Amino acid sequence: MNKKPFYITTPIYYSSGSFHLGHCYTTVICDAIARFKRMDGYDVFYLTGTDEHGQKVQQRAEKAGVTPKQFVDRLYEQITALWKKLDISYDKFIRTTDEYHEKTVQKIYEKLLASGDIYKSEYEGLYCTPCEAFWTESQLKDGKCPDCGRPVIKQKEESYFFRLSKYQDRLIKFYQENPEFISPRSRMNEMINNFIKPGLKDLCISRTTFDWGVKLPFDSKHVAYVWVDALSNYITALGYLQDDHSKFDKYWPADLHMVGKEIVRFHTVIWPALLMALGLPLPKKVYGHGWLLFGDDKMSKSKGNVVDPFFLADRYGVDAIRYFLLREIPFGSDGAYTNEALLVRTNADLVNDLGNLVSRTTAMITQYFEGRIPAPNAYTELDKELINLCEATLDKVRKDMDGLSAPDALADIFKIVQRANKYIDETTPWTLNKQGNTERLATVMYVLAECIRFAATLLKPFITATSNVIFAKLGVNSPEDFAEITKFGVLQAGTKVDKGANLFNRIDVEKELKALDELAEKQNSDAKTEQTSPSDIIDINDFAKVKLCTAKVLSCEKVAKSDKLLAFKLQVGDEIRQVVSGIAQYYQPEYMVGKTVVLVKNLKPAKIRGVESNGMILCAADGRSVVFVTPEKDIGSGKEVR
RNA sequence: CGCGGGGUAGAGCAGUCUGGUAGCUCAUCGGGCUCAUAACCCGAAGGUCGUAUGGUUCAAAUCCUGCCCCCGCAACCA
Repeated sequence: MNKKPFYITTPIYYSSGSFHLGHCYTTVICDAIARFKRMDGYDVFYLTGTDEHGQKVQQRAEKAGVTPKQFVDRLYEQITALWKKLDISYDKFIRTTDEYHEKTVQKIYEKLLASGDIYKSEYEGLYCTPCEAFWTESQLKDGKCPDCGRPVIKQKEESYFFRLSKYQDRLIKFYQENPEFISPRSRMNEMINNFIKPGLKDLCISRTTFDWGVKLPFDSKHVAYVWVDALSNYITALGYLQDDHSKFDKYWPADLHMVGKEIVRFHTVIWPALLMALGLPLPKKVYGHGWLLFGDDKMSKSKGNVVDPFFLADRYGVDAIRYFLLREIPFGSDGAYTNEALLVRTNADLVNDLGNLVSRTTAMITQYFEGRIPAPNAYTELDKELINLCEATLDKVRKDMDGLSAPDALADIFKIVQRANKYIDETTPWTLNKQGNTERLATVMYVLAECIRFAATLLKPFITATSNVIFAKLGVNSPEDFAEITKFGVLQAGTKVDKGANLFNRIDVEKELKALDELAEKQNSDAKTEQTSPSDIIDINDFAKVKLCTAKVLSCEKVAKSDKLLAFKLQVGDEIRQVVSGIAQYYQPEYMVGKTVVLVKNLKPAKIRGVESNGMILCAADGRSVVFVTPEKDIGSGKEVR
């Protein structure tokens, strides 16, 4: 009844640019861990979010000609759409611009000021005036600003400091008493040798050079240092120092902060020190995973869209991506992403081993037993070998996941799949059929169906969608926990299986790689021609044919049985119109309600998925995300746009 | 001597802590099977384990030492 809590977090991702496969890597791993723990009987809280303050955001927003808030809102839409696409099961998404977070950060500053952990002093550093940025000695390039190459000057700035140095000894003691705190182990040496041993200096935790941040409650010229702001998310999200702190009471301290190796330092030095200052217990583990590297520069900006997660998920399926990220990268160290590795891995494991096993088994049950799972007869030694393997696998996988190694866990699960494929060769069901040995044939089919059930259950935290499809094929409900895979023999005889379509389709790797190359080239040349050759110019009369107007979203809901469609009821002046738009992957229906959009008014009505659509909502798209167009100020509905 | 990680079959990795027949996946070659998605199953070839023909040991990929190469980090930058 009383489930053990398990609190897991991803870093909150910095909203200064678009999100890539590396972000997906971290998030998918956490998702697999969270899902596994849920199925394994834990009360899981999985937190992710975005870090939306800071100078870089402010600069990027200016460049884009929008307010910082608009800028991060856009990225928020993008990242939540991405997580939806990748089947991420987070329990909460925190944005550092959320009001409750900002208020709590201010309370944290006040608390630290009151306890004497924050003091006012002067920060002296090398300052680049045009860039408005401080640099350290080692960051300089040839003694000049690494950004613009201009000379820097020594400058003093009034700042607030956190007494980090005070916590040095306590940190070392904590590391020694909790050797598991920094994982993998090698990162602990790195931290101690690089940062603790040379001595911790107090940390400057306020900025005056920009204002897109949390204002300090006791000095509004200053905004909070992004890292204090960002790290606090792990407790503000739970309700720390807020009216409802039940989640904080329940889930804190965190069981696992998953972070990239580049920010281990902040999570293992600054964060624990801050928590000590606040008098809070420290997280149990910070895991610094390696990076997903992009093979050669083929993969970089010039062919950016080829490694774009939206693109990959659309082209190969969500589970192929999830599986690859979880299976291929040795956890803890860096791994390389290449299209070829993804395709080869998908073919070898998902298509050939898993997909084919399900396909051949359901085909045989369909052919030999009219699609109904037969009742098994006496098990032979060979059968028992498979039964034992199935029943032993959960323990193995649990051990793998305790060590946070998804690759090992998946390898162990696939042993069932591989063993089952071999079992078919060993038992040759087609011969049993010819011989009319229905009794043995029934047992073999039953054992195979059970093996698939075990594998699909164990795979559910990793490739949820596929797992659910397998259960549908087997004619049973997808399980919510692991209770039913402790014992072999749960499937009921007579259950109707459905062979249906293949789980995964085989990819011709060579052809596909070629196609990707061509696509990338085309994209490149398209991008060029778009800018240079205005080939299809229209005159004002052509444009006048299109009647555009503003419209207010009264209601919005998903069109049944469709992935992409949203049905809108729009207020257009005095008129109410129904419009269908294919943006469900980018917007939640609730989000759209109350928004003002731009409508193509005189578009010929059409029926889409049986739903009538009278018009079209204007959106901007860049291939990876879609955003709707909206008036700069509220102007009411039904107003002409031209 | 700044710190850390890595260098094992054509590719990607495990094995190193706790020395004792060098293993996995993919690719290659040969065979089997026909239920299945040119798939599946079996077998084979392929490695001086970066280097010093260095030390310890009956025995070193594994422990110690020197050197070479690659990558990351080096505090107000996510």
